[in-house]
Amino acid sequence: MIHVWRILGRPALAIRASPTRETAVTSASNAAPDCPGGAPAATFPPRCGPAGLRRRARSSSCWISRASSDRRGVGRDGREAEGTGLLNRHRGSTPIAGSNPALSVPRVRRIPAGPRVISPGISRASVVMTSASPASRPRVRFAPSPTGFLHVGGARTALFNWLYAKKYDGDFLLRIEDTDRQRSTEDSTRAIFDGLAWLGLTWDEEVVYQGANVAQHYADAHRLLETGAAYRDFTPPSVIETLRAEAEAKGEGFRFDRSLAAYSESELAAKLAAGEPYAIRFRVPEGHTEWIDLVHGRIAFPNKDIEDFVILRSDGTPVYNLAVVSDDIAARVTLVMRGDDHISNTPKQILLYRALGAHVPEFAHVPMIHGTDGKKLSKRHGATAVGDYQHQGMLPQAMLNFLALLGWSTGDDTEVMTLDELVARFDTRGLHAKAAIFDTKKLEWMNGQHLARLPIAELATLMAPLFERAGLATVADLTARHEWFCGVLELLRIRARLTDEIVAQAGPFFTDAVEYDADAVAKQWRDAAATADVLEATHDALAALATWEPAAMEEALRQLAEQRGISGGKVFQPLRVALTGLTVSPGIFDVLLYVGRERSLARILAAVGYLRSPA
RNA sequence: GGCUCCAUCGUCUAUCGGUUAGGACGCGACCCUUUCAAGGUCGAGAGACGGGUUCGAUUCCCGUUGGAGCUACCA
Repeated sequence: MIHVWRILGRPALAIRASPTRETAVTSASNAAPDCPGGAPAATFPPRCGPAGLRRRARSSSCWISRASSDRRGVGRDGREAEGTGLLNRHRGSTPIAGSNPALSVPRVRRIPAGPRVISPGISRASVVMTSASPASRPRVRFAPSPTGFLHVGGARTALFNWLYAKKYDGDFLLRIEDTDRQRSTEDSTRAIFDGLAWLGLTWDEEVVYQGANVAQHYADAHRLLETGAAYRDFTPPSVIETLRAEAEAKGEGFRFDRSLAAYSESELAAKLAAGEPYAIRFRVPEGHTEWIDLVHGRIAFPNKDIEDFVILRSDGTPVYNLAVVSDDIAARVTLVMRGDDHISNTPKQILLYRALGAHVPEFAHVPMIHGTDGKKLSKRHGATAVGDYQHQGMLPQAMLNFLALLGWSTGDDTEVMTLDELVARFDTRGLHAKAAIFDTKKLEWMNGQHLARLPIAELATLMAPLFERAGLATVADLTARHEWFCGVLELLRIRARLTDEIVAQAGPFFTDAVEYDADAVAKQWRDAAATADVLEATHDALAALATWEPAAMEEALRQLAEQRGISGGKVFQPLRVALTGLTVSPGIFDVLLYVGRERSLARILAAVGYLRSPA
């Protein structure tokens, strides 16, 4: 068994926080020579990511775009009430309203009216009653494997879990499933932390690294071996591969045949004595396995379709399904909310919970996010990492809002919501079963909405570093001119969907030398001499103003246009080019105001000079 | 292939069996207007198909079709 620990020797990212379990290592010979999770490597924040990135302190300002009628729950419940006896039992176990809301809320979404007959011949139907959770405080977790960046689908799963925890005053845990040594990287782990931190999805308790719990997984596997729930399989993987290939060649599905591992007492003793390596397989019982999914209602699998799966490899390392169950038991998770690509793992895991004598948590399988072609979202579809959107100028709250609405809805027409609103409105009954397509257009619209509604001071805090990075100003400078900066932001944010666009459009307010866009000149300054005259007159009119105020400016310039018998546009547009070099900008009087009197007048004069200079 | 999940405008969605099937994004038109946005008004745009159950199905049931996921000593 020495090789069991070899893999644990790698530099541990480990910050082990999961409560130690009382389960003893099966036998002395199995005991670990040293503690696998021992070496702390404080490379990563032990909890919650960079403190500076924490948010969530804001008061709950609610942005509701339409009247928010009360949720549709009542009616839905009525329909659900017509379910099966199974459902009624489920409902019957729901605590009376007024007790812990976390227990009274999760409820079955949709239940087929008649019981689905799964295996008519088998009577031993074991049903998982999901809502009988004894947990006084819900505990949910997000358990990504660090094999890439934080994917938007993962971020949404994390969000739903986080929302659930916040809503019902529970705990949101983070577990890094790093037992795949080949693919797990520290960079990926960091990317997950960074992504969650950016989104503000802070977690409770310390991060658990699955790799640090291997000893427990190992012990659990052996415990199952002792109780007879699992058995040793000495079949070499290569043999299985061959068998599988043969079956597939014949167009059949391969299923491990238990008789392959039926050894006589003496055979077993001999193999053990010879030190032959073996995997541990779970002995899937007869019957069928089902649960009431918070999203899908009842889901059932005939056990005959589940093969005796490996829970511990022949090198002593745990396989996913065991590791997850073992860890979720240790973390006392009450609700497992994850992507619906895990639906087919669930029966195996339920079987494991039972065999381990543990309480089975509730399950909620949220739909996947697809690309525009209807396939699982991947690199082919462009940006799929939350970091990509962060760098495109997306606001975290917009990202969160958008993600929340992919696969969940409030039940009314509410769309734009703050994080606090999201928490207040979140309900597992609003979760959908259908996969959603990631629509970046709507994401951008959503970002524009948040950009427009964010308290201006918050936006200023957020934007200042971006201006500094663009070389437009320093944060200190912007802080010193806070009022002015906020005014500029007010002008720009309404015409931007991305923070990057704000920066891109801010040039005229920060630079001293305006560059004239060729198209703008060609279009608005066609007649150089006449334009120069108008601009000169404009300059004089503005310079004569007693106060530098938009109303006065407008009055003066409209008067000028009237005197000259031209439209206002014929004055404003050339002026816009003189001030910004561009054909589009915020309202011209706002530009004048925020560029400032001196700079504005100077720019107009410069334009006159430019137009009159012999090109 | 097997198992499982899913199915309302192009997209995200509302609908307690009775609605002119509502809203949002996107698209088009118009209004506002000094440009661009934002905003406002209007418009085009959906119940996959076939059977049941019912006085009445988008809604409940079954099937078909289509799509997706899983099918490892990956996670």
